[in-house]
Amino acid sequence: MNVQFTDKIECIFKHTLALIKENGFHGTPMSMIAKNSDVAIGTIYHYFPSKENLILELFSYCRKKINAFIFDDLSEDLSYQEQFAIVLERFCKFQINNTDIFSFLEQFHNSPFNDLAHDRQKVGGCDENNVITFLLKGMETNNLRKIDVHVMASAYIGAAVTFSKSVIYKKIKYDKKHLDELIEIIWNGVKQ
Amino acid sequence: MNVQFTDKIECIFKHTLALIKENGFHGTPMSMIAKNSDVAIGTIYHYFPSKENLILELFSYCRKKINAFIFDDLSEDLSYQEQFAIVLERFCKFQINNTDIFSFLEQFHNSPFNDLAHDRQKVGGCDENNVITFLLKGMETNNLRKIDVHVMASAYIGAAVTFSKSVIYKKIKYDKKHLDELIEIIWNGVKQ
DNA sequence: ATCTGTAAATTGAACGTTCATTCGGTTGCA
DNA sequence: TGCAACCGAATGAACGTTCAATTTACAGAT
Repeated sequence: MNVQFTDKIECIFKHTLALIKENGFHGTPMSMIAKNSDVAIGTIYHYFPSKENLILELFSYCRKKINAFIFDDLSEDLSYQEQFAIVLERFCKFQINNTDIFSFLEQFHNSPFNDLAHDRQKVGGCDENNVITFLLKGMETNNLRKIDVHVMASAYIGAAVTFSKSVIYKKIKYDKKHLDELIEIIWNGVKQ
Repeated sequence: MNVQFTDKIECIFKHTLALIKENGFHGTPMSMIAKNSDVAIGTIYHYFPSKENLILELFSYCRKKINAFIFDDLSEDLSYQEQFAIVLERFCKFQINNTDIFSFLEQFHNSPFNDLAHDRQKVGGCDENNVITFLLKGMETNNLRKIDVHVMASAYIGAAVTFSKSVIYKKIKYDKKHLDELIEIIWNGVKQ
């Protein structure tokens, strides 16, 4: 269950995400995951020793996805301010286009499961280290004010998470104008 | 189960919050709530028709608490900027000093229960209307920039929620310096 | 003060359902 | 021939909910 996920396992992951978004952890029995994924219960237990383990592996899977989406191919040629905007935009875009993953991660963070995933720190579902490193780089290059980096990360990621939720719950329309407004608020707050 | 909560019901609420913070919704059986609250299971069912109803009433109870804490006695004599800072500070202070309520509200918002509480809108656990009204007042009095109020609310509340979590998870020490940094980031971002 | 009737509060054993997990058997492939 | 993938009925524990029985609270009558 490590490096490569087979199609079957990805299928189980996909359906588990959809079910958990709809019914929550406790409202999603293994039998239902099996039925929706078109496999037998025994097959799931062939790959995962328990439901808890399935959830933990799924968490790891989601985390890799979001981190890759946000930080892969982040062009170093762009100005820091442009990168700052792109990271925020990608964060929101990912959450809004992958509501089942977003919902799962939010549920996970606020559940006792979270204590079991002590391998890495995290903010708003994505690796804390990546964000912190990115913000520290901005401070070193005199693009960002030199304040506590965790405080800055709270404002940066917290705003993006809540913005995404507002879009998902239809309180905000997801368009360039609103996104630019959000980015401007945060950028004005943290720029050097 | 409407206006006034008896001591017994508050006792049940308190222990339910503590258990849910520790074990989550599904990890908290009614039998455990009864035992910790020193009442029989039947007594709980005398006051609440079901576990779901207990959760919903508890949610309403928590919401009243946090809203009263944040918006009661908010002096109109102070400048808008000072009120802006106080609301943010009270929000964080409440969450940090009531981690069981905070944890419960976060779990609630990201669970299927949330769909059942359609009575009012909410952001980060507190009534959305109060926050929106407060921010709109700031725009009318030319203290805040005139941008989409929901986008601004995302930045305002989202930053506070994530900041509080960072404090609770010991990534940030809760002191005046860090709080002032957070307030300054947001204020710089939204001030006129 | 004492008694009495009644409704509300409280109790917890028992019930029925749901669900995670097991395991003995089958299939497919190297 | 052997091993991994796959199957799903059976198991047993956990849990939400019920309800008949008991206690408490108290208003009105004596």
